[in-house]
Amino acid sequence: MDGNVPMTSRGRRTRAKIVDATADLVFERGATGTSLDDVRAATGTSKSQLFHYFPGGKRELLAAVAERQTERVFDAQRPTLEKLDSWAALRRWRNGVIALQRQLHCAGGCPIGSMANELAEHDPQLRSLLAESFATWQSYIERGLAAMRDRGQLRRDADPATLALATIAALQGGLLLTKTTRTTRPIEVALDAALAHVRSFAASPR
Amino acid sequence: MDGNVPMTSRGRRTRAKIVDATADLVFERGATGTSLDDVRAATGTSKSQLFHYFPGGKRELLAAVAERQTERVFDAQRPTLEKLDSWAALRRWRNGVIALQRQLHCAGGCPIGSMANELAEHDPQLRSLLAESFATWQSYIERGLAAMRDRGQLRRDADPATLALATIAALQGGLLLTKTTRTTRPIEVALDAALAHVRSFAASPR
DNA sequence: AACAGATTGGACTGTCAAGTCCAATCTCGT
DNA sequence: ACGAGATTGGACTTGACAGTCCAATCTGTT
Repeated sequence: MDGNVPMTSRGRRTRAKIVDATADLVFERGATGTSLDDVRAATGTSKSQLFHYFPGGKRELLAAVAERQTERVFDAQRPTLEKLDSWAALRRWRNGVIALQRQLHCAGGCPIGSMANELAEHDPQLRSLLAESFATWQSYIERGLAAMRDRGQLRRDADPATLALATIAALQGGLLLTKTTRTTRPIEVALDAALAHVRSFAASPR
Repeated sequence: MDGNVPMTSRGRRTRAKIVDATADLVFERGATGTSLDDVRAATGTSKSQLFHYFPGGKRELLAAVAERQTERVFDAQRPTLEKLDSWAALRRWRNGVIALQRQLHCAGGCPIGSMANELAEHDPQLRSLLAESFATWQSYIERGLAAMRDRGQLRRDADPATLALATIAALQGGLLLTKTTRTTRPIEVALDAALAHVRSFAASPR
């Protein structure tokens, strides 16, 4: 699955450059919309380099991109995502997502969701890789909600895993509609509904 | 935008055959994953026919497919969708969606959502066409919820349009996750959460 | 029947993309 | 410094795809 691991620091730089640039291109134009020549042009590399580091060709490169894209999303949100354990934090998270969409002019949607939608049907390996990403994401949210429950902010019968899954679904659907309508309203409404649902499990009425 | 309108019944049959078969192919393999030669093979038609009925080439064919796909979704759900105005009807709708996913082995997701995700970024016309589809869909649900409110089943401060939008977002996100994980759980959880949110606006507690 | 226009078959072109190959150059350990 | 192996440049092959073109056939009308 993993291709040629670069042996020298120069090789590592090149490989990383390729993956990063491809991730950008895939976010902008989609996976099938980006050719290896596009990648070549964007990175100033040659065909042989692409196949040297990714002997499996485009499939393998896309797998690396999926992992990188996941890493990026989590890196960007880590401070938020790791402390998603209070009502204020949830609201901040909601606002952050919406602000980002506004900044992107509602384009692009979720990098992970888009790749999943595009590739799930025709590449089983990528599909399960992306399913894994979603699971990780869910577990971040779940952890925060579990902390809130342990702290007595959520009722004991609230199920953090289920609530987290519902929240991610709302997020993904909201992003898809926002991307399609070029309006922030869907993501706002979707997240508000999801958070209201979570709040309906609050220990004390809010 | 509309291509050559067929003049004879033979022409209409051919054009319809092309659109229907393409819709199937696009659902299975995605829009960029279906070539005009695939369409040719599936329909037993020739290149000249494709361009005779769709002078704009693939773009125009895809636009026709998007409209057809929307029509299909609504046709299949019309009886349900037009009477989505009671708690029982909402539950039946939920169960129907889930049963369909199970039957499809969790593959494919929503035909409209998938096309939107794939094409929104690189074809503005298609994007707004699909946004229109979502809006129509939303209005069906909205109408049912408004009826429930008028009938006194929903509180007066419940906003049918917003609730409908949140529901569609949950549906789309749930379908995406179901398609990615190959499990019905995401769509179940997403729809349950959406309906619980709607129920939280019930006039009398349920 | 005969004509006009609709419809059809399928060969052909040009472009682009994936993937192969090999020779040249660089890097690192010794 | 120097050799082995890593890295790189870029030409080349092969195939797929969108789109063009024109001659042949069919259909509805008079």
